[in-house]
Amino acid sequence: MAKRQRRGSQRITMGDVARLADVSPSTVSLYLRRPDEVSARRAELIQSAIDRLGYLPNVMAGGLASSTSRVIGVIVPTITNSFFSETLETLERHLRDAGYQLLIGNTEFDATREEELVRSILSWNPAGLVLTGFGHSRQTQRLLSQSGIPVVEMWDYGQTGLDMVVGFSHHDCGRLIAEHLLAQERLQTAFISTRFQRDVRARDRYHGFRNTIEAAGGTVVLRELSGRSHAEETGQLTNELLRDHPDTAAIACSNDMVALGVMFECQRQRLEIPADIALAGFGNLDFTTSTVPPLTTIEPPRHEIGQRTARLLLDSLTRRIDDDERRLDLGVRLIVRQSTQDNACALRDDHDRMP
Amino acid sequence: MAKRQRRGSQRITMGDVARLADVSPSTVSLYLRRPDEVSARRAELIQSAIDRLGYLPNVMAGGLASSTSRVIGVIVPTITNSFFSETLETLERHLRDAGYQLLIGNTEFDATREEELVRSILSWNPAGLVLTGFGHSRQTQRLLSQSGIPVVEMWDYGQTGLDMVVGFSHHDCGRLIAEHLLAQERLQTAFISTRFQRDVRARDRYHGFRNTIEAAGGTVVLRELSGRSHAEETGQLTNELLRDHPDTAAIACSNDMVALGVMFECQRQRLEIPADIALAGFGNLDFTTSTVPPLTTIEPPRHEIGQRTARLLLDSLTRRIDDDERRLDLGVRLIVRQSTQDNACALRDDHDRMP
DNA sequence: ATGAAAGCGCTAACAG
DNA sequence: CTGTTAGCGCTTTCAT
Repeated sequence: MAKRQRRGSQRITMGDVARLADVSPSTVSLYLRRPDEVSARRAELIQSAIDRLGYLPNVMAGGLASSTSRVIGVIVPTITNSFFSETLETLERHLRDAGYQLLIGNTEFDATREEELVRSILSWNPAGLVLTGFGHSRQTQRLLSQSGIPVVEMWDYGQTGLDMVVGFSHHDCGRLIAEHLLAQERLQTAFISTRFQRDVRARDRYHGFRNTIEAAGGTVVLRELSGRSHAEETGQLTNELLRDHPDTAAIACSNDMVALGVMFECQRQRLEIPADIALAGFGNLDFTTSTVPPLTTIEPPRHEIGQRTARLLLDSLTRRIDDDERRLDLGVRLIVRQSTQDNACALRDDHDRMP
Repeated sequence: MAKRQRRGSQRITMGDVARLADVSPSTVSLYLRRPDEVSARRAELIQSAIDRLGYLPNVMAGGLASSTSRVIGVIVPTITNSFFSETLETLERHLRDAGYQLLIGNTEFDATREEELVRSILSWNPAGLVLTGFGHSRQTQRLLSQSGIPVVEMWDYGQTGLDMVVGFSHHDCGRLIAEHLLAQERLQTAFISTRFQRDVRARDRYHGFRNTIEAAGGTVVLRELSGRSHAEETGQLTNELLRDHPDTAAIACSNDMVALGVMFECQRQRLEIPADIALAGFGNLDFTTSTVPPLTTIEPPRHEIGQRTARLLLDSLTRRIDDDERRLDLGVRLIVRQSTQDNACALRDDHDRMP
């Protein structure tokens, strides 16, 4: 019987701890999982052995033996976007507190890539999975339903989900902005969007916006940025837009970064906001309070999404979730600032919570 | 012998695949790891069995058996910061291509939290670990050296690392900005910083800046933002600064977001940039090209850090790394735009690569 | 409260 | 190239 080749620094195992504490390995295991079912004397012995040896449990072995890993997969389009990264951070904090480790994947807005990610995450035997939005491949849906683990789709609301849904309606976001602009009789509008082809949610906001404006007899000119929010392109597009449609009374943007670019371009062109043109964004990013003028925008519940997703997932691991708990519309706030309304100072904290 | 309780959807194992393909489990295992060492006929049989059953390998079992997981831990202060999240994305792409899964943790700039993370990541038996910067607890250092796995400290350069280092000198960043301002005889300066207490790297940039300015006989007023880049506070601090030090000829900021806030405050106060005051940031965020005026800043090699870290880590998994490869200074570029120099248009692409 | 024993699903010698 | 055989380090009955 050839001895298996050992690698450099021999790892300390539970058996080593057991030997030093003079108990059986299973007692150590019990101590680690349910400390109060072990006598105080042995508990102390075991703990000091652990400390002396610097023992770290082997998650792989534990996961294999129990066939339940304390892992939760999370798939977002990109972590490079503060919306998702803030949700991730909150989600992580809540799940970590419950002893779960996050496995994060980014799809780059690609359903095929998402499918790969789902596969590779399922290989980890996760306790649950969090996806962004509803756009999954057939195969992904099958994988997920076969796996039998709880799944939350977050950051959107409206369609029938696979299992559980925590988000808000992007269509409503567009509608809210539109209604606000219409209230000021701004009928000739434009919508400038990033990643229009790939980002369904940006597209939904646009549709909500357009439908509302057009229903009131207004017009909407769409302009799409080719890549990610590339600042220079934003300026150029704005420039062309204003040249081709000089009567534009308001510009809505798919997010605040785009709006920032538009704002600077207006400044270059000596256009007064909101006197000459109104401007609105999406996201309520930190800087929007301090632009000149402050930017009207929509606050998505990024942290609440993380928190509620964590809670729902954890709940579903311990009890049955009723059908009416499975879908959560967190709503959004319209934050009116001076970029759309000259006397908006007093209204800075005004908001509109969705039903 | 009581049968173990089986959970709901019985998982498909390698044994199931083997049975269906009428081969032994180890042949399946071999096929999965080194397909060309299996005969074409069986390979086909196995693959079709895998497809029919929808088999997904169990990473935990594989990792336990081989005692080498294809996991790499990455610890950053926060994923909510585009610097780190962009590095993460690049790092992830490169490591994923090599078959590794990232385990991401965020310290919230807290060394104690970092230690916890290192522990919990080591429990996964990772193939390697990536940390941000040099500020680790003694205990963290011990854990790491005991573990014997390759470690890269990224996003900083200068101190002696634990194992490998990929980054750049933040002190140099401050120096570069300072030298640029001094060249225009701006001697009365200020530095506005976020998270000054927690973020060593922001502090290093400040020190590099101050040392250089003072060595040339100038002055530096420091202002610290209490929390994260909170836009309103930035405006207020700037306001106070300009009131208390009306002779300030230049403001350097710990990052571009802070500079943006300062820029808007200057605009409110009708101060001309750069005529009345020069302004510089750090990060070369997308929007800096399109502000009015465009912002002078420093481009940190965020993607290169990810790419080189990945490569170094992968290399160190397959071969011995020489001492002179263990430390990589990627340098930074100073990007001069009009916020510090009126005729900067032509110089837009000028840069200064560090030695 | 504790320990013995039997796996979890896979990999890695080794023999054929 | 393929199959046999031992584990990897832990959890989980079950008996004591």
